[in-house]
Amino acid sequence: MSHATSIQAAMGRYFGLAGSDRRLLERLERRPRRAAKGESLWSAHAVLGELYILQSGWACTIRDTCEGERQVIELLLPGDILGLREFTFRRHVTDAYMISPGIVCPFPHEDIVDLVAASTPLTIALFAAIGRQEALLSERMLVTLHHTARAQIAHFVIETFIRLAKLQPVDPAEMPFPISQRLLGQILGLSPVHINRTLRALERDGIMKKHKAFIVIQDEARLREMADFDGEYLSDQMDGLRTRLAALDVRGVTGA
Amino acid sequence: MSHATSIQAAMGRYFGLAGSDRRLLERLERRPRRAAKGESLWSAHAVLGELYILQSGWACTIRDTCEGERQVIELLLPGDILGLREFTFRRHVTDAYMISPGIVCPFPHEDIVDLVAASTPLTIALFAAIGRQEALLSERMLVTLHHTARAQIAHFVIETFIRLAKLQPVDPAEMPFPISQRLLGQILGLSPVHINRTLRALERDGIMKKHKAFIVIQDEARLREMADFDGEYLSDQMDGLRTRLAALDVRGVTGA
DNA sequence: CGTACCTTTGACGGCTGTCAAAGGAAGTGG
DNA sequence: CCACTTCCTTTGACAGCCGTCAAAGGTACG
Repeated sequence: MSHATSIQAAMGRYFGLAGSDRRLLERLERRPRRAAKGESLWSAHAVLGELYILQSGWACTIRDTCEGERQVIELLLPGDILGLREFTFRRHVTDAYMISPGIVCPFPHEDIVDLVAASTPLTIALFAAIGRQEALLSERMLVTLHHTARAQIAHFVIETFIRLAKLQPVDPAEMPFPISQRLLGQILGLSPVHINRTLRALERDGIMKKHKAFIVIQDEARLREMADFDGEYLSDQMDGLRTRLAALDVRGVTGA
Repeated sequence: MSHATSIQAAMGRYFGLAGSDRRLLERLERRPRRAAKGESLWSAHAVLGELYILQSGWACTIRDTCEGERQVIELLLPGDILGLREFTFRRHVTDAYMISPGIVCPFPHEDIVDLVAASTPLTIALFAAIGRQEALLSERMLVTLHHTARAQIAHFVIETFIRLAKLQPVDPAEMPFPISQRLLGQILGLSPVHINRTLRALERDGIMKKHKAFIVIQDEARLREMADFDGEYLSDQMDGLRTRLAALDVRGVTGA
């Protein structure tokens, strides 16, 4: 959890960023601050104010039903922008809070507009980031609705492993995973009781074991197999648009 | 189904568009063509080529599991852009096809880049459109994972009613709904058998009745109640950003 | 050292899936 | 215009995954 990722590194995943673009992103990170575990970053129905760049720690956005059930919508890892998906809304649709302690950089949500006005490549990178988050959501939907709890857990663990591995070296025998069984249930839409039973079964079968804040993956092959895992939706490749972006650059449309 | 909506009207939902922006959008609609019911617009894993503006008819994007189950990810109505969510991907993540016959306007996906370079307000409108589609997806996830089939159907019908009502006058006693029971199952993640049973029950209780291509809503109040429906996520309001956009305009950053 | 949260396990019930079969409705081709 | 095919709708029987309720032990933190 001590690993920190800047927004530059995260946005640079899709294609190289110009120096001017880097400076624009740096401005969003001017006010880093610590955020405690469980700290709320915003609440549903609140008028939009600041969004946050997550530099370290894990966070999530959630929705509650009126019967008191809670569903995690997205899991944010270091380098992600918290609230990007709803910056065009007047009021927040979700709640957001820190899963583990970390560092966040708040910035006014309207600053995204300036960023869009200032740099086309950066804007495309924002679209890419939103698109990836949305792909995660689609995939989760597919899995939660059509696979058993065992497959869902397997899928989520592999997906998270791959996302993490893009940020830092990760050992399958000790993968960071600061997620309680209750929270895992809220991510997958399962009861904590059933999560527990399924985790015990996975452990008995020698496939994986969850500890307090990390997971030991013992049999990655079987884990992938039972998750029916195809990671194409996690790809950062973006060849097609790079050509068009380069063309803009030549015409001097984007910032120098 | 004969009702057509231009992309201009759809994008203009969020705030007024300048004449220059309207012209940019018009260029995307230069090549309207008929699309048959069931026609495929793209397939998963295919390299991205053209995206489509949906002018009339209903369409959807789907994902298949390797066990042959099919999940609808998003339902597109006239005025929506098909593929906007994945224009930054190298390959398609979903399949897309027409639910009912309609008119689509294909355009190269790279043109979005030019559009972003040309107009900040238009780009913000694109973010707004993506954000709304994503809110639909989050809400669907919440409902499918935490409510019974009866509530899920009620929720989807009301949501679709509200979306339609933004495009054309809709009579609750004869709401267009060209969706088979099988497809409804693929939208909600339920088996067609169970969809059928639940629809019959809703009909017996005098709440709503689905016909071939339309729905009769008999008791909207009870339908809303059992759906636990809160439509805030469907709001098009965007006050906060309009101020910032106006500021850009004064400084002459956006096109005249 | 106590309080709060997390984990674990058992018993029981129910919503929903699967399998199977039959009756419509719609479109196709002769 | 009629046979044929195909897809959609409908219903019954049965099974199973998972939720709820309840209770106890463990662990962290103040």
